[in-house]
Amino acid sequence: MDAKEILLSHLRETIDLNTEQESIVLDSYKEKYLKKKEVLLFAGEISNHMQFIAKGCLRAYHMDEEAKEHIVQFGIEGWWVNDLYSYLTETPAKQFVQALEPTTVLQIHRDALNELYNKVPAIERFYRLKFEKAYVALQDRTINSMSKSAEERYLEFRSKYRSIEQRVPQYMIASYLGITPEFLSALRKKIK
Amino acid sequence: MDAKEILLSHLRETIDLNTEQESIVLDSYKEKYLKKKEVLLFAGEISNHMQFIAKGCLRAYHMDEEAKEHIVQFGIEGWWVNDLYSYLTETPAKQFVQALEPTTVLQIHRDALNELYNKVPAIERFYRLKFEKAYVALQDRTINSMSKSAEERYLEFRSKYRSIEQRVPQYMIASYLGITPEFLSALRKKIK
DNA sequence: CTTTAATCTTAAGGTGTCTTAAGAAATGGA
DNA sequence: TCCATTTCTTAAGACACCTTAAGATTAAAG
Repeated sequence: MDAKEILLSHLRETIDLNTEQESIVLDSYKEKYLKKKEVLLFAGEISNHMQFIAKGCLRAYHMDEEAKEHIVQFGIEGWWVNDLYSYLTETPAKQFVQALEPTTVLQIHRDALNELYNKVPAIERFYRLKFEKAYVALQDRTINSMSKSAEERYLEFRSKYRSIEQRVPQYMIASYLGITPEFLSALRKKIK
Repeated sequence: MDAKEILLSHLRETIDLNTEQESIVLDSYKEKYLKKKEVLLFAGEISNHMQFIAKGCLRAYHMDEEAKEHIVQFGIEGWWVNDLYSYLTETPAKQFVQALEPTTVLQIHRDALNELYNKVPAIERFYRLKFEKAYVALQDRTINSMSKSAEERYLEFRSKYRSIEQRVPQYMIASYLGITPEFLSALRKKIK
């Protein structure tokens, strides 16, 4: 299956499109190929595209004043990964987005998407639902990190995202959980 | 200004409505009055309404297994406060929503809102933009709590939400920041 | 007012997680 | 196959933040 077919079946999980709409929609997205470690978005740039992962794995991370990295989100096939803040407000991104594997993404420019909202209203609904889900997932994560210990968060991450756990290095999982790799290592030893 | 006029001018900040649409929209919302400490949504219930604060102050909080409260969000006039997870997925709420002052909210039921999306498409756009903003604010908060110390978070809260700081007790701010009231008290002493 | 409840402060001792530093193990490139 | 790089582990000391408990202040209620 090529990248656009993957996107199409992804869209079909949520909305209905007729043949004409499908071609309008697919024409609006462009494929982009990333090597491992290649950076798709740099902090400081304005994020101008929504991007769908057709194949591969990305991470979005924030770099604080002390140059420490904090992973905000992982993404694999079928996910949308971006610095939404930058995309939505058209201000410089606070996050980097980087490929952790050779990756294929489908991008749509903000302007093209806004046009598309008018041409194909179901797409506006699609993104409204995406934002709702993204919000809900993030809220869950925020509540979790407020009320749970690192050990609990790690166990939850493992059961929820086993496929991701197997694809990314452990120190990145630590970063996602908000702990140091050393401490995660100690936790794992204790758990076994 | 009565509650519905407040809502109307709130909507007008984002979308345009003609007179007919305005009346369709306003008819869909119902006023509700809350006494101080009254609970608008209990954890375990399904949240069926989007709710707009016309006057007053609410908090959304999560209660963990050890019955400790964690404030997820404050809301004052002009804000929307809810357990979006419950509302969107129609599953039992994880959060309580409670009035911290005598409060007037305008509620719209999920079914009525879904109808309204079809009758007045601008409303769908309005809520899409709301969700985008909500997401962005939450992400900001999540990144913040991952990469900043309690002291930094407190100073940021103070400069960002001074109006809220003056209206709610300090131990609730501690809860929002994810620290104990004792520790916040110590921080304040140190800062002065 | 007076009383009660709510909120804030202080202080001592404890715990979770971090920092630093070093080495071991795994992975990838030539 | 070997070297270089990346990733993971171990361990000791440090620090941010918590727990508990008590008392002081402030606000609410009769």
